Amino acid sequence: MAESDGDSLGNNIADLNRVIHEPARLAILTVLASCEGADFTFLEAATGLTKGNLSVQLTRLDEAGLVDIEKTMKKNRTLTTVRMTREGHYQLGRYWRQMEDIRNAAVQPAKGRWTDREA
Amino acid sequence: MAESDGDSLGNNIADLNRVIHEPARLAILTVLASCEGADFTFLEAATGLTKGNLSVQLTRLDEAGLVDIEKTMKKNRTLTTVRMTREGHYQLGRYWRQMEDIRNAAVQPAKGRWTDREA
DNA sequence: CATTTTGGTTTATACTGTAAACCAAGAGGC
DNA sequence: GCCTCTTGGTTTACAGTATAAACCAAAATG
Repeated sequence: MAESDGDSLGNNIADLNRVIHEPARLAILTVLASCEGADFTFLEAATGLTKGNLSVQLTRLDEAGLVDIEKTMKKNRTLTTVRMTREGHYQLGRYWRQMEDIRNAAVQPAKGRWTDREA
Repeated sequence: MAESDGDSLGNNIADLNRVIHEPARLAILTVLASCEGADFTFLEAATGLTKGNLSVQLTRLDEAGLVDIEKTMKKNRTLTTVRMTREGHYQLGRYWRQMEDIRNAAVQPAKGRWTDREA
């Protein structure tokens, strides 16, 4: 069942985590969700994002606490390794559950013309 | 099965219909998907959007060919009735299928640390 | 006839996604 | 040594966009 309170659809959709919802970031999280950790170059190839875009989105995900970014020095060269936080995993799960709810809301064949006015 | 070609994730995500993906519009389409037609006032209540926002998004959906907007005169007052087009239904279905693909891409337990560099 | 409500549309603002430009540091080539 | 190319990124400028506030016309209401 949905919830007992008011307009379920409006609430569900307003609650969607926009940080996750954005396709570029969703791509990053999607690859991150299935591996322990990935480095910048791998993410670049896996998501198809440009370096610039990837860089910005990673900082955004970091600020949101969804990923951890670790910068080590490999031969005087920065190696950026990213992995999802526990919170990240949780929020991603929540996101998909919300999306499923929204999708299901559309399937109910209430049919007929909905209006507030009298016919 | 996914597809035979290149980076499935990147492609899938780049192809996402942004007009549909935007939560405000997704809300509208979601209520529209389950009823024959809805008028402005009903949509306003069902989605929780402000009149202004709703108005703009409806025109956007109309321009994208996803909905049809019909303005009739009811006692010298405009009555805006919206219904999904066939294309709208098709695109919404496609959207959800793509989202499911993305979601599934995250579940595969490839595990381990992904990198392009040697250990 | 003044005011409020209804059913909207226009438009200003603030945000934000994206790529292009940039930068530093190795790695060859000669 | 010194030039050029590649690698691994970050900064920042720009265009696009979501959103609500302001507005408007018409009908209802007192």
